[in-house]
Amino acid sequence: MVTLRDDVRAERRAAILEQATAIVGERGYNGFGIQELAQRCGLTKAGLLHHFPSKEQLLIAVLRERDRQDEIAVAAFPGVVEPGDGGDPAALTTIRTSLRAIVSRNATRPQFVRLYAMLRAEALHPDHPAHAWFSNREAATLEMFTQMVAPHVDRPRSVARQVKALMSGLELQWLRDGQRFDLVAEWDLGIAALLPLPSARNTQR
Amino acid sequence: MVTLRDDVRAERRAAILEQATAIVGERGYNGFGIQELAQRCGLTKAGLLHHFPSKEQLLIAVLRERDRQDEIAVAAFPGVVEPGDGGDPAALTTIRTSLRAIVSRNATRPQFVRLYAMLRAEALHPDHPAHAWFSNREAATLEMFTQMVAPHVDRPRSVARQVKALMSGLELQWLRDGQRFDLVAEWDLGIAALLPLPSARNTQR
Amino acid sequence: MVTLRDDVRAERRAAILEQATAIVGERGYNGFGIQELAQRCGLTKAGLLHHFPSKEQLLIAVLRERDRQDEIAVAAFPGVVEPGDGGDPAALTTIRTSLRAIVSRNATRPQFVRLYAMLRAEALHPDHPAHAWFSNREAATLEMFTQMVAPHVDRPRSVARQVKALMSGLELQWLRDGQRFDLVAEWDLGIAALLPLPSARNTQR
Amino acid sequence: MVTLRDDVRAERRAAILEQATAIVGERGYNGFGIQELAQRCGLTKAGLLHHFPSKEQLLIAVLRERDRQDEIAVAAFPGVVEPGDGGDPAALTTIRTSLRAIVSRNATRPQFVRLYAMLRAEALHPDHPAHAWFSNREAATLEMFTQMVAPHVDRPRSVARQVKALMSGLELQWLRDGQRFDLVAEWDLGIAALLPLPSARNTQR
DNA sequence: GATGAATGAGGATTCATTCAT
DNA sequence: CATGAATGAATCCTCATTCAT
Repeated sequence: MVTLRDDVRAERRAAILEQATAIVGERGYNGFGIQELAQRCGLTKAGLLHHFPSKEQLLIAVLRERDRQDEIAVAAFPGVVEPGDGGDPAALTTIRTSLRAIVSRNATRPQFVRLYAMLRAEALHPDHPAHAWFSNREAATLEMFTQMVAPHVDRPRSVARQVKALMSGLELQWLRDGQRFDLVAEWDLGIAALLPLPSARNTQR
Repeated sequence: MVTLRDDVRAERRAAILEQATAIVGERGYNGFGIQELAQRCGLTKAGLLHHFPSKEQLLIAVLRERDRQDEIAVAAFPGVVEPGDGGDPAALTTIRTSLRAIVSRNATRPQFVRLYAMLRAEALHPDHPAHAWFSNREAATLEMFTQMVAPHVDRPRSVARQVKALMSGLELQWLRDGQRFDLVAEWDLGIAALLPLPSARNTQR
Repeated sequence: MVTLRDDVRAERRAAILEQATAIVGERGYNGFGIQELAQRCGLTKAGLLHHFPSKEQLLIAVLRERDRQDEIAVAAFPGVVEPGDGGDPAALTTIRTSLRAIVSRNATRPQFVRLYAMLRAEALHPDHPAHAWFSNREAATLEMFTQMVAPHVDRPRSVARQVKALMSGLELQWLRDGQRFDLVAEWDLGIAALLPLPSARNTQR
Repeated sequence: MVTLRDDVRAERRAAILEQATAIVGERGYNGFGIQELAQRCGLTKAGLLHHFPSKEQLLIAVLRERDRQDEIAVAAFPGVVEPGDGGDPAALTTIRTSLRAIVSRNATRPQFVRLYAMLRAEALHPDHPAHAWFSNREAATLEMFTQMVAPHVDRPRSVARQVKALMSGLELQWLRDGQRFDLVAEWDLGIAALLPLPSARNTQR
């Protein structure tokens, strides 16, 4: 049973997480202060900490919320991102569709892209509270990409690395450019080079 | 005239900058503290600030030092990185050699790669003291790459973006993996896809 | 009329007071937090404050409960602790029996002994919420002991002080030793020296 | 070499420790705040923490200073407090002189007596930062007293306990009474009962 | 009878920086 | 060249308490 009170609570928590996402995306976990967040949410510091008992747990909640939303998105895009799971290996075009879906979705959520870009760097350090989360996540992504491209290329892990590098690298440039270029269009060009369709191999230039 | 005292002074400054590079690379500018730096250098905070009058100017000095060392490196690799500056356009193999030189050099300097990776994300924010520096630098790199590849591809700016993305993306993965894969080897594979040699175009895969 | 609801309420209050006794005994009034108490009682802070409206009143309630239980105990030990109230002065053996009863009872209630030991020190300060209570109580005890021993010794107030000192001092050592020595046995030895029976005066050694 | 600077530093530190002794004696370690201490010393919080880097280390410094001063005092009272160390066992009168010296000294230092009284109770808890210090100290005192009285009584450890109890218990009452009774006089009476001189055994009362 | 939300005050500690020496 | 002293502002977090539900 979900009462009205629960809704209010959930909304407030969601608002906090949204602002936290923005701030961490802008200043990083270290540069982010609970004071500023509270102000942006129209709360006092203590009021904020009533909902999330510490800065660190707040970050974790932000990441969990990201996980949750990603799962929803994946579920809404059925069969597409999952690698060949027993059935026929996905065709290259299907794979490209899946990757394109990820990039397209990211292109509409710059604040999340910024969060990832920031934490991907910050969380390299083992002491960072998001270190484990990012290690796992990056490894899982690499593994997923690897299995996706495995039927189609010689060195799938390397190609997966290239795909990941292209994606994160383009996103970073897109953020720096103030999102002034078409991220998806650039992605399409890049992925065409990294994962050429068989029929296209002779005509690329 | 450079006196002996100046040498000592320069050495101490160099030592400070080196440690600062390491710390900023690990924790970012925001997570980096003057106290910790002083400790690592065997100095007090005040002693440190005697050499660099503020945290911000210290970061700027770090970046300037990077510029200086990069110039030295480029100068020691004559004619290679510079794009076709009036003479014949560089051949694709020459371009690949230049890019490979950059990556190879980076592979021997993980602390600098880390510094860049961190600041590239952190300095996205306009308030960051390295924002302007990184904006300029990234723009310059993009421009350089664009001109390098211009004679050989259709959409040189896009290809330049891909090249940049691949480079920074692979470096990031390399750092996260604890430098356990061969960065240069992976680069070679990736760049072969993004900038295929004419003779290789039909035989890729 | 006492309703069932009242019983439940009383039980809950009793449980709270018990836990409060334990915490104050461990950390003192200053070190004791309403949060921790609430947790130990399976309540929220607000829930707790519903029963006792403030931290200070809670302490007072703890002390009042102590008073109440002490009265019950004294009442159950009829005529013993009370000093000569008009009738014949109590014999020394009777006095010793009374004091021994106090110590024996304490020996079974280390948490109360701990509470007293802590507050006896903390409440020395005039600002402490238990200051008045302890001042009264210690004065009353001293007076009671004084009257008890008056018929038997030269300087009854001094002997009363010695008796009190011995009692609280042994209790403190007993707590520090993790209650590993026999408090009552040690008491018996000490009181025999401070309040020797006439027949024993020549044989002590 | 002791420079003038060192003297200033030492004086400031001593002043801080003195005030800290007073505050901890009044409010206990838990009730004592670094803010209040700083104010009493005419410093800001940060200024204070420049000399003692944390509240806990400050307490430890207070205790160490106590140790140091006690050692000085003992050294200035040669041969008196030490138990019979190889030579003839100390006569009872000598022992009484030693104990009396301790009490006399304490009678002139109520702030230290208060500190001990407070911490003796507070530090019962294993988590208290002075727990170990007090455990050691109390055990050492008990041991010392035990050896002192051993040649003269049947159950030296028990008598030592009584002596300790009398001392701390009288001090506590003395503090509560606002030091309005003569601590040493009361001590003399009490110790005469606990450690009667042979010639006095028959004449006590 | 009990809760969750929220707060203002204060907790200790870290921060970058200044200044006299 | 380097230090120790000191500071004001900020850090995250805990405190006891209030209030609407």
